[in-house]
Amino acid sequence: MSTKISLDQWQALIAVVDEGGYAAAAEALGKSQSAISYAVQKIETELGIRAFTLEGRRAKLTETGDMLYRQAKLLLEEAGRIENSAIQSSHGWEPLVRLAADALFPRQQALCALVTLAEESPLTRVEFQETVLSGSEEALLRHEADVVVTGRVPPGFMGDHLMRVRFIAVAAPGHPLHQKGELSLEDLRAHRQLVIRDSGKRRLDSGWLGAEQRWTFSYGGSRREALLRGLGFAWAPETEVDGDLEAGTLQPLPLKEGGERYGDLYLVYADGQYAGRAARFLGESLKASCRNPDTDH
Amino acid sequence: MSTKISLDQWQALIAVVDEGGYAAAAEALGKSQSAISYAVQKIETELGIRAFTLEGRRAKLTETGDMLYRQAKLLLEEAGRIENSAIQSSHGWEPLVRLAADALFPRQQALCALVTLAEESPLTRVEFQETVLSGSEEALLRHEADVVVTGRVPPGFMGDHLMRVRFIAVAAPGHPLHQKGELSLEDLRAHRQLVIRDSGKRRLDSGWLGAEQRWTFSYGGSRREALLRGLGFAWAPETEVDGDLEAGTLQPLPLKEGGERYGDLYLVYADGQYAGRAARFLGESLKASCRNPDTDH
DNA sequence: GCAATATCTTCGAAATATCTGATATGTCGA
DNA sequence: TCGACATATCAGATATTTCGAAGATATTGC
Repeated sequence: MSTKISLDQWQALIAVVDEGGYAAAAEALGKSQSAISYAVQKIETELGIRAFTLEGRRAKLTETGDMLYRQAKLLLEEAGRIENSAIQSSHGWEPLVRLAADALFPRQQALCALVTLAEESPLTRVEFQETVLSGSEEALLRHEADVVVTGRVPPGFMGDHLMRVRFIAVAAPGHPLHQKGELSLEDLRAHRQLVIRDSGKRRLDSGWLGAEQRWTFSYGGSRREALLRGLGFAWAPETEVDGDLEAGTLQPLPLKEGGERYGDLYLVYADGQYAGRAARFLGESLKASCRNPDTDH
Repeated sequence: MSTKISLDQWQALIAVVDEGGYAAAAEALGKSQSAISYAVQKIETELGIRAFTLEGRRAKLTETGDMLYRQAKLLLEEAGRIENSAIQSSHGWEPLVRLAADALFPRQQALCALVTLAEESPLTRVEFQETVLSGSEEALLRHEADVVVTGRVPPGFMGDHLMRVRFIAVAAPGHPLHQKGELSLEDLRAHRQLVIRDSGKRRLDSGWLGAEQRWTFSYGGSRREALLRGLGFAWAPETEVDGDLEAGTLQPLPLKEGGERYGDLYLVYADGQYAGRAARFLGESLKASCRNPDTDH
């Protein structure tokens, strides 16, 4: 393994890009300008490439430089994370836990677990990100969360099964599908389906067997609104619509077969066995809340 | 961002663990023993933790130390990779391209593309890894390949659609399923299904709707063998069994409905837009071979 | 077109961090 | 208790990084 370039040198390169120049970078890092110049040159000569070209009196990133910049930035973040996690591991509760939970996971339970954590460790801050489809997976891969509730466990991570979510096909009582008696899956295809848009950067179309027409909604109340107005039908998680089912404002579609679908949710720690104390505690609380979901707060 | 610890210091820690002691680490890194001691102590004081405890006259990793060790090892690898990719980017063709292709992808086409690459850049070495199910995804996430043909594109990566693979349900002519006339999917459940085992570290059961009994095979000829002997049925990619279908040693099951399934394969560059010249060339060759699959070599 | 300004480079000297070699401290086994 | 072994510590040597000032080059304003 080579590692001719030190972290400080990478940091210099990054600062030059972020601050928009050698002088500004020097300021930001609290060093002299020539130190920056020296560090960047060292990278260039060691690797035999040019990271910047002088465009007029301004330094401009080359293609290669841009590549290095992005990768080095990740490298530094990673390095910082390692140091932090080390410090945390010795101090008991970490100061921040980031939870990313798929929107399918009942909010009630997530909040309940967070409350439990707050009682145990009041000084630990919490960031709660609600995600859709691949969003939770992405949070995991980018290390943007410490505890993740996701429908898919990426390879290389350990997932604990949390719960099974039941989806039912629903539509407003006045929707034409409710006039036809027993329905087959074929009947659904002819109608407009309301689906949730992926919150990941990369938009994956959710895999539900394709209706001809589909409208997509970002997560939030908007899809429910559209359902209530009879704009289409949807496969919705049971917990999301049980209020409306009781109230009668939505009704399950009378499907002959395949009237239910299931999805599974898993609990994953981003740091695996090295998850911090608070992360672990939160994870256990989530699992507990799934074992006996009655004990609401 | 902190980064109080330099890469060299992490390297010292790693060497101590790998070589089994400060003295051995010093030897391995070509430095004096006190330099190692100094570096490790610096880590410990900067982070306020203990990485090693003296157990008798031997240094032993603490829990925290173990965590640091593993993470630091990844960090160093990452750093090395960045430097290499930089060097490569300036030298035209990179010396090595690693291709990970799902076994569903026709070998013919992969080899054909590799041959094209070899003609263009004879000095570029190739590593070809055949993967199953999540294996290709894992190769991507762990950065164990530069060009990947996978059935699933992890969030955050850009995938180019390469081809659609048709699966058909097949069994040997003598298999009981062939005696029953038209079959429903229900009929299949009662019979033994032969599936391919995931090559990823984490074993995911492939998602095919569950038969009651399933036997799993690692990739290779073994499943075909079992099929030929009438040990069960399988969903097999068309290209894998067309020889046997022509020869009559396997026959498609006469399913009333759902007699075909489809999977899609995507081309992904691990380094996105910064893929090297050879990686890009290989990717383009793969795409070309999918556009006109006739021009075999 | 010319001076003033902004920006990066270069260079020798100074500051700092790291390394070496010798020695100290502590453990294990006989 | 002694000798072999393993890490810790210390003082001086070495290497690297940094600084400040002067130099080079392009932009700006007049």
